[in-house]
Amino acid sequence: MKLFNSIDPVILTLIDGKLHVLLIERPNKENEPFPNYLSLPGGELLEEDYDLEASINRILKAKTGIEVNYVEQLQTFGNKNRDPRSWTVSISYIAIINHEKVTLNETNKAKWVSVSEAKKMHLAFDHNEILNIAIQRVNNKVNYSSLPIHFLPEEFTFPELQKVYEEILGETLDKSSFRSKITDADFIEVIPDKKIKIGAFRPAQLYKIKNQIHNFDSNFKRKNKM
Amino acid sequence: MKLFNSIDPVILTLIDGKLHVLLIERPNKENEPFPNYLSLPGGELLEEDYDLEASINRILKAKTGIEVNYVEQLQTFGNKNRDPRSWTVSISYIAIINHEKVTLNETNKAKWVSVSEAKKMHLAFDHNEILNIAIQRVNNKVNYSSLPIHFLPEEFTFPELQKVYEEILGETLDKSSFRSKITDADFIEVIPDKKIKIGAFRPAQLYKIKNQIHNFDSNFKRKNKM
DNA sequence: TTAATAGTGTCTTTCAGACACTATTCA
DNA sequence: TGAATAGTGTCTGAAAGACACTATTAA
Repeated sequence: MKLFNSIDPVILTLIDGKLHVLLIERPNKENEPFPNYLSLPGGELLEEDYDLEASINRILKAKTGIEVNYVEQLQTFGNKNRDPRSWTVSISYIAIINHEKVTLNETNKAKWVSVSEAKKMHLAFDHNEILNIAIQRVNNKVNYSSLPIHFLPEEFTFPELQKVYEEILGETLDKSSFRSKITDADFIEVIPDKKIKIGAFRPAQLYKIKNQIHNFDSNFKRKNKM
Repeated sequence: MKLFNSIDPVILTLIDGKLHVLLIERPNKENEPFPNYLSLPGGELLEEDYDLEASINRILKAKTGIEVNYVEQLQTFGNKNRDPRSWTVSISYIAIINHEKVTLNETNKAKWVSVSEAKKMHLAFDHNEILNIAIQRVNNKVNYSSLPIHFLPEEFTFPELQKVYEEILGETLDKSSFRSKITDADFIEVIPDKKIKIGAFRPAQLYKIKNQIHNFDSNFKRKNKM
């Protein structure tokens, strides 16, 4: 059976410390299912794409206008019913982005929606399921990986990094053990002679990414305490 | 662009303590690429499948004749070149099976090949890449999850479980801390009044799976010791 | 000086690894 | 009894958490 494959990225960013997802409004046209529903900003495979990576990068560039900080394949969905027209396959991705860098495309009515709100909405197709699985994956990864750095700008301070972890984990962390854990993991490095001040207080040292991704040997959250 | 999606399961088992993968020999026909090469035993999506899960289950049943112990989606691959005929998409899965339960299909020349040997061969399409990624995932998961139980029969002993972990990790573990870590994780349970003897020694207690999958808060292998 | 935040040092607790010990079977 | 494997108890060292301490800025 030959069929269309769509590529559906879950594009995430942090706005005011809360996770947001990029959604677009579907057109109100004949033969288009889910008119006016919000949906993930999907795209299609093109003959000229070299591979899936090229496809997702092309689509992300079209939707956000810039290179994203981080992309990872999420999961492939497919069934008879997700699109009322036919069997379809959706290859979904997670992308993390700095929303300050993006100017949203007005023509397709793209907008940032907080994840907690988006979960309550009825999105087009099976996009609620895709979003839920994406958020699960992100929550998981925050627990044991350096994924959260990708929500930050290129230069950031230790307190900023810690805040991102705390916001996604939903709990506060001790700054002393946080620092030693991150420092040992060796995925960020000092930007020499550069400090930033936030407010009127002691300025913080700036850091930048050294290694793209690091997986810790143990979790931040210790789940099996009852 | 409409195209064919193949489903390519990496079917794994443990034979004599070593990981093996199920491969089939490709036909020597005109218009069939990679004649006589070994390949993963793939299948196609059918209109009548309810969803991808139904497709992979149907294909696994056809290839192995039995229900598998464990299935998980691996990754979706796709590019211009992986099949010389056209752009194709392959949705790959990892399946874990008890090879004793399987009678291999003679007509398509299916056979178990040890993973170390299979890696040295030139498999059809991009199946070397798929296999490598599957093995990476399994190696990773052994480090922090209960995945290895699925290589064992329904009833197994603690020493057997430990051996599976050790074989895949490639290092020995202390039985005392292994026991407490597994017991705390609470994914296996005692089969009351059932002991098994292996050889002429103290018989071991039999256990069975309690919860399908468990992720530990810390790894077995402590990688960041230098 | 104080307020506010950045960053460090130290004590305690927790957990994994090392390893010695006991238990149960068969010959 | 000894050989072989199953299973437990105890000590130790490393890492995480708690928390008090110092450092640096602006007003």
